[in-house]
Amino acid sequence: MKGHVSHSAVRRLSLYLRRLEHLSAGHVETVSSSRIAEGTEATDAQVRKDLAYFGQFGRPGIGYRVAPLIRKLKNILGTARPWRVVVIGVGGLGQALLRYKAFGEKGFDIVAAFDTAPDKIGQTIGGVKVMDVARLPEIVDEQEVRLAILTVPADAAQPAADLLRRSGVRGILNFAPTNLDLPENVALNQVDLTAHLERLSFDVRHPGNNHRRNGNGSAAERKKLTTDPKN
Amino acid sequence: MKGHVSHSAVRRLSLYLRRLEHLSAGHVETVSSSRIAEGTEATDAQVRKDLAYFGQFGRPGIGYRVAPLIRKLKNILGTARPWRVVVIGVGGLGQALLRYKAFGEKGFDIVAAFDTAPDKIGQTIGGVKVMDVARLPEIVDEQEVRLAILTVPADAAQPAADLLRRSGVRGILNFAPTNLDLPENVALNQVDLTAHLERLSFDVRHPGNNHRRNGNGSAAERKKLTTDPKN
DNA sequence: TGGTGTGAATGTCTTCACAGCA
DNA sequence: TGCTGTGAAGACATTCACACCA
Repeated sequence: MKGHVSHSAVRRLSLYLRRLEHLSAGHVETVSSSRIAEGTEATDAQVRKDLAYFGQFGRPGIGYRVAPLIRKLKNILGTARPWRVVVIGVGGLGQALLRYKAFGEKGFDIVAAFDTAPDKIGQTIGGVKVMDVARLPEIVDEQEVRLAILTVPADAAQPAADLLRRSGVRGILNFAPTNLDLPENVALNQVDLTAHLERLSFDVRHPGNNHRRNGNGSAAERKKLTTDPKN
Repeated sequence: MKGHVSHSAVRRLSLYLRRLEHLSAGHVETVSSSRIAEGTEATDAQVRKDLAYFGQFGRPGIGYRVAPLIRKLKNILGTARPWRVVVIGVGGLGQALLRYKAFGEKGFDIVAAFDTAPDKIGQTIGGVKVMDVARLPEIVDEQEVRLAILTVPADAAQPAADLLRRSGVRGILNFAPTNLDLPENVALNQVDLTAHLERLSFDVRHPGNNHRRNGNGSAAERKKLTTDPKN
């Protein structure tokens, strides 16, 4: 790994991993870059570039061995060993995420949830205990929690983030529609659901602006995408 | 509007809008580009470029008038008039989104939800009726629904998407971790929660790779961000 | 022949810097 | 003086095309 990985390159790695796991389930042993690219927004060249950036995983004339590449991608993404994760804010969204099975399978174990509402504290949702937020530092410390999912209302987000940082959490996935102010040593990833809907709205209203690479297997798809007559 | 709007530029417009609404609530009448940029990942120049792309909204020496700019941004994003939206799949995530208040405030009215499970059909969640998915075409047609939120399991996503398209839906926000195959005239926006966690994991493991622009108001923040010694 | 890894070319986005208006 | 709008420069990302390996 040399210089610097682009933001979107990392997202593509996740997609490659998902694709490879799918292929692996179909007992495929070896794949080419173009086979990985299928069902992904990427091109074959891009797959090769992204992978080659982290090492030489492929063999010319053969392709990539699926199982080792899956392991390598997990190492790169940091999910080869499971993370312990907490959820702060057990409203609708928080509860949904507590029940969301896919996290565990992908290497993210939710070990506890926190809220301030007395009627929520003490409940068990999706197999996870809801505790008073006062106990957060203790739990984070004891269980070596390093990631947090923040699903509190917007005005509670910054204080919650501060508490998480002080407790030793190293990364926060924030669903509150607020910009958090955090030191550089705490990673932050923002998920703004209304912004996603707004983008969808925009795309529906501006059809010429579509960038979608096609998702199915058909090889030769080279339609013109840059459109929009001026004015 | 001339050529083409970048993917991330649209996301920034959402952030500007959020920021402007925040300022508007504080009875601010006029703002400069750098004031909009505060609490955003953007620079002042980028704010100006993004806005100027859609027209001349600002006045030199003065700045932008908040209220008209909010209206203009809503027009651009397409949320000046509310959209009617349906939710397909009333599992944990679907239920959470049905209860999520912010959608309505942002111009997205959820008018119905659909599922196949008999025990869910007939319920009312967050004020929204859950119906049999068989009634989807009828409801979409009657209520002129144009957007859909897809929160079904991965293997049910493609059939559901096909049904939505046939029913006349023009945009789909997909939470299932699958690539959907849709014609170009249906907009698609993918939200992959595990991919977001994977990126967070990556960022925690590769601290030098951080791109975050800072979120607070302090003006002079020009730290070195491009790091990583080679090899 | 089939496929990787990679420099070079191209394309896209962001930042700079400044003319010009209030 | 304060601030926008914008060409030009620069940084960054993607695609091309081909040497080379199995």
